[in-house]
Amino acid sequence: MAVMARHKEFDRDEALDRAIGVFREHGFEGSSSTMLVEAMKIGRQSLYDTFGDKWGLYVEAVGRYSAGELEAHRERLRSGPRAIDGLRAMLERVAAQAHLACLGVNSVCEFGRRHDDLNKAREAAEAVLQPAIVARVRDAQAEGDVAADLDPQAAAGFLQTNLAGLRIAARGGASADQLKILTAYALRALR
Amino acid sequence: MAVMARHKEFDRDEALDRAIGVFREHGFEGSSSTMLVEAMKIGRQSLYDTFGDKWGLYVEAVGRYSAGELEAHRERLRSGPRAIDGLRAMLERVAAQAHLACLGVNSVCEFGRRHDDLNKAREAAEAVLQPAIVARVRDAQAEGDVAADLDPQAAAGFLQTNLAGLRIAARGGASADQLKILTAYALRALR
DNA sequence: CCAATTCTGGACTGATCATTCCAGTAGGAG
DNA sequence: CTCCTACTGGAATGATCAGTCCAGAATTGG
Repeated sequence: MAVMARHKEFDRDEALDRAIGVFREHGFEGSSSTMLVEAMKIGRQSLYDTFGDKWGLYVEAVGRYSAGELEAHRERLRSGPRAIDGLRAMLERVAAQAHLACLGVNSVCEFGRRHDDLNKAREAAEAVLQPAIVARVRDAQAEGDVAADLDPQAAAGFLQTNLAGLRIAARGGASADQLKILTAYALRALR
Repeated sequence: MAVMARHKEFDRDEALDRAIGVFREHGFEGSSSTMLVEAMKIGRQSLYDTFGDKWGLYVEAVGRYSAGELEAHRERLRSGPRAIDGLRAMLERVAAQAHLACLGVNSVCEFGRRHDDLNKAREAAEAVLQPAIVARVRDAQAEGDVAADLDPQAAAGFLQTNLAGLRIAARGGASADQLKILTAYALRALR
């Protein structure tokens, strides 16, 4: 049996959350190891022991961030009473939070599709989110709130594009009121 | 009279265009002075003499890029025969070009609204584009192609948000077909 | 106690970065 | 021809960066 000795003192996920806070605001290239170490409140060596290197930390941060957003989206999608309310709730949550930069959008902007490991970190969440939205769109079609002739896949893609657009608009300085209006327009396309 | 001596040999705007090519793909932090000098095909000293420093070059690049996009948008907006065709042409041009990263969107992502000089470089174009779109939306309303009860300002903002969304979607890997569908959905919201 | 393990923080390394300096070339104006 | 200016390219400079090393402190199990 391995001798256990001292256990980990800092919470890995907590440290990761703090790293997310740095990366989402400054991007990968704009975040220095010193900024990260200070924000994460761990020693420099602990960072490298735990996450390998800065890129590994970034990929993990994007993965964790995406998973968190996925969960938040799914929770909102479940709201009712009607399916369209769930779709609206998803959009409106993003509008309400969009004063903080989105690490997903930022990582797409900064790296496009250049890095397979980064693509994977994003796509893991994407692969779950897209069908969840599609299902909700179908429900809304059955309830008569979304036009029956729309392709649910395409409609879901459109909504996701508008999530990204919302976030860029917010980072560019759009007001909360403007964001609210943008969500209404996005839903309007589905009538 | 000032003695003229040797005139400038490289074309400032041409060099700027080449710098735009680097910045749009790699962002500000991801572009090194050496990458820039090589792409711009000028000496290192010429870069600093002409643009001051890397940040100055970046701000000028964003300004020039924005002005170029503005002109391209305005040209498409003029297409006909109906105003809605102009709006569609604007969206479809962006969809067609979106395989190249957008320096405007990238600069918003990377810096938000942190730098006044950068904000100004973007807003100069924005201040012209928004009214141009609004005017075209009004025309389309008069022609019955856009719902009369929509606020033209809000509708124009929605279209611009969808331009940004389109670009993020493309950088994230969306196909030309998907982008085409997204433009149709954006216009659908205005019916 | 001891041995094993995980921290911390500071010092270090080598690379890369933006920026400046400089020596030299080239071309237009007088 | 002779200044003056515009360029080039390479060699500095000093800062910052990612990543490593190390010595010591802390905390567990045996």
